[in-house]
Amino acid sequence: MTIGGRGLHGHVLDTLGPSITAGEYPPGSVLRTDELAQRFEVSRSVMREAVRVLESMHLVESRRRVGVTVRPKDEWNVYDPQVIRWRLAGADRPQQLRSLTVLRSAIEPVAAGLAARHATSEQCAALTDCALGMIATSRGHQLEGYLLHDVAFHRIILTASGNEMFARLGDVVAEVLSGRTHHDVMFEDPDPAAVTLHVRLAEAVRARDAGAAEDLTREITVGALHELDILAP
Amino acid sequence: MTIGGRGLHGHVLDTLGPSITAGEYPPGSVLRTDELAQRFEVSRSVMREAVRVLESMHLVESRRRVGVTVRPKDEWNVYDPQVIRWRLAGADRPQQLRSLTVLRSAIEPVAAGLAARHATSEQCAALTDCALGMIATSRGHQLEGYLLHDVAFHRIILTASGNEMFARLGDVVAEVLSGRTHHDVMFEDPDPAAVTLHVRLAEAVRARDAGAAEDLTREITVGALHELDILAP
DNA sequence: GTCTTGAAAAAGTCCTACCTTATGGGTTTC
DNA sequence: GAAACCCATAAGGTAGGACTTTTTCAAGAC
Repeated sequence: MTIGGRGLHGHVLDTLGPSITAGEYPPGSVLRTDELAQRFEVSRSVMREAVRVLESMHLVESRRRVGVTVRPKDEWNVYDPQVIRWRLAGADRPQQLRSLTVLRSAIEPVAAGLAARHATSEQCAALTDCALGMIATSRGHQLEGYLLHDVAFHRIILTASGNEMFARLGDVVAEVLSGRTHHDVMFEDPDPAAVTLHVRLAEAVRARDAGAAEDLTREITVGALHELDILAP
Repeated sequence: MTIGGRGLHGHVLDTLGPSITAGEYPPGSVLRTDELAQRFEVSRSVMREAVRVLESMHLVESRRRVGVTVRPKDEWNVYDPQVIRWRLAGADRPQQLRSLTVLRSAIEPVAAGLAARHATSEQCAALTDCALGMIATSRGHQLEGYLLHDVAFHRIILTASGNEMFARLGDVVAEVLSGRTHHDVMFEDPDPAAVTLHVRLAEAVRARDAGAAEDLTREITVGALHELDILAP
């Protein structure tokens, strides 16, 4: 996932970031840069760079005479891909997965509706390819291949929406889907109903039927909500 | 908005960040830390901190022997509040406003539906207060007061949804609404229809009518889309 | 007893100086 | 023409000292 090794300060972040997002340091905890520098065996300058990054993520606040204090969770930049990855990798994973899935259920239907209006013919073709790939890999424990096409499918929808902010959620969706296959239980072949929905969605987009695209995507995301027992009665 | 003065590196960011998000340096442009340090009259250490932050926002990439290269726009962390503010303050403002408004139109209806299920009685009361405040300030050029209640109203909806990621969009919505009042043209009193929708939405949430809350919010956001001539036929 | 004042301590902030390391690109070699 | 080799370059990292802000707390004033 993360390259991780973009400099020494990156290494520090890879350890310190997850610790904070995992709630290892309760809000208000105070860290001192020199102490951290010693602990991670880096110079103060490197430590300061790491703190600056954490600060820009609103995970911590650095104040004179006080130190580096950990901020309460509701002030974090929860849309930062790095923060999302850290949370998905740690104890906070279940909640992060739930909130992301709810986010998907809000975004993706609208994105699909827009995609039906704005998708290029190349994007329509690619979408169909992915759907066909999903069919081909939906049986016989080809989970990896299925995941690949599933991720690509949703990425195309988000990109084709023409909204830059939707497009940037592609990585997040990829992370969620891949987590479902790898991290969580998914022994059996994917639900045939889900495959069908994707195929019909590809058709709807190609047919420029925004309403159908939106509804079909809503069905897909409702399925995802149910997988996590998030009730939507 | 931004405090801006959290250290020298913050000052550098306040200048350099907007320059980049405004597209002043085309993607692939190369900057050198030493040169930047001279230009901003700061030490290399401070400059490196600033670069680290820009790097964590995926605005630039720093590589040895090459320099600090500006990344293409579609790799930026467009959900970073800082980046959003920079873009709203610069030449990119129109597009940023459009994509944010589309984002709102996806998120807020779902958030309102959830709020109708999860809002506490305090939140319901606060919502009603805001709606009443909006009525009271909807006539006689009390735009500032109206804005205050409007922002508070949407913040409560997003928070009451119970989804941390929705909640964190409160600042963004505030920025958009305040921009509409201040930056853009808004001479006249707000649309009475909008006020009515907010009042009915507060009632729907209080009545735990998720469907109505979602529909009403959809009407509100459709209005916002129309203000920006974003067609949704 | 409460309030003001001011000194001291703590921790971040910034700077300077110097050294290390990776790497892109040019040059040589086969 | 491809592969090996060099080297100038710009970032990466270290060390430490001087400065600033903010908190704390104690002494003195009212």
